[in-house]
Amino acid sequence: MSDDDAEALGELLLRVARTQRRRWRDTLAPWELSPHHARALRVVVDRAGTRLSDLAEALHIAPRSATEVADALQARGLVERAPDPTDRRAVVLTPTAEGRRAQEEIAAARAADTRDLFGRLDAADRAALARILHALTD
Amino acid sequence: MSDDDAEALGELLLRVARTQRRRWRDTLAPWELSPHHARALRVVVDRAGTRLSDLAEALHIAPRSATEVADALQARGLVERAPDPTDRRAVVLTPTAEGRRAQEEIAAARAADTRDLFGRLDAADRAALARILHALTD
DNA sequence: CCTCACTGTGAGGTATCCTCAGTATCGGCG
DNA sequence: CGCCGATACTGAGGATACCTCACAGTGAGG
Repeated sequence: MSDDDAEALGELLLRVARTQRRRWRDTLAPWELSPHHARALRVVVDRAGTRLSDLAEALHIAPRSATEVADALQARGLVERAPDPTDRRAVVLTPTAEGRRAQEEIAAARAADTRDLFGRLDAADRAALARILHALTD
Repeated sequence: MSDDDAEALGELLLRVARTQRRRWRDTLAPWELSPHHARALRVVVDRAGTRLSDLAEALHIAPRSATEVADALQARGLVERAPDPTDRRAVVLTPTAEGRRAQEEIAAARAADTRDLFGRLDAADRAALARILHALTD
């Protein structure tokens, strides 16, 4: 294998990933959410009663930053803060009805978009892609 | 194709791309350059005499932001500013000897890393991956 | 030579992250 | 029980990396 081959593959992979992220941002546009906030909303909806510290861990950010993410989602009326009944130091996040609805719509939109993108490939190529990418994960 | 299949493929692709970017950052660590600054250095070395406006275009950032990138590279002694002899409004960037050396070393390190990553695949898989990814580019 | 376009940069704003310090609370141990 | 180190969140303030807007200097066509 030449270095050029590897370089081309690397650039191609990053390019497709960039395309995918751009499409994801475009998909999110109607809700005016950043990918990060959308991910946070998903975490909160998936396991209601998430602590701020759990959110920080799930998003791989510092606890202090989870406070800000929660502030943003709360300001948009998507989640609510409530004291944790089992630990008065802690704050738990629960999705509002609107937050839950937004999360459902977003998930559906994303599934449709992803399906649209990968639908260009036939079943054999999809299987090959999955196998090859799997070999590249650390 | 089920939505689940597409979703899994999408996540897998993003995951491998994330791995690649992490490796790239790690590769750059000895030079204490961010990926963005490394890319800027590469632009300046590749075509010496780059204007700030050219740099902005190459990096897809606003002209004002190119000023800051140039400031950073200049502060590290990797590039120099000089007035454009053909247009007194413009400023051209030229790499210093150190900048040129850094760029060469970085390119070699990156090539080695990319080769290492994709070397896990045999020639047939590399060809298949290239073909499939190409089909996914917009 | 006058005007309009273009180049780079200062001023100042936004979005996300961070660390550090402080307050309230928890939980174990003497 | 009462103390004390750990834990949960947040205010204060800083770094980074973008941005827009305004402006001074310069270029170039009518």
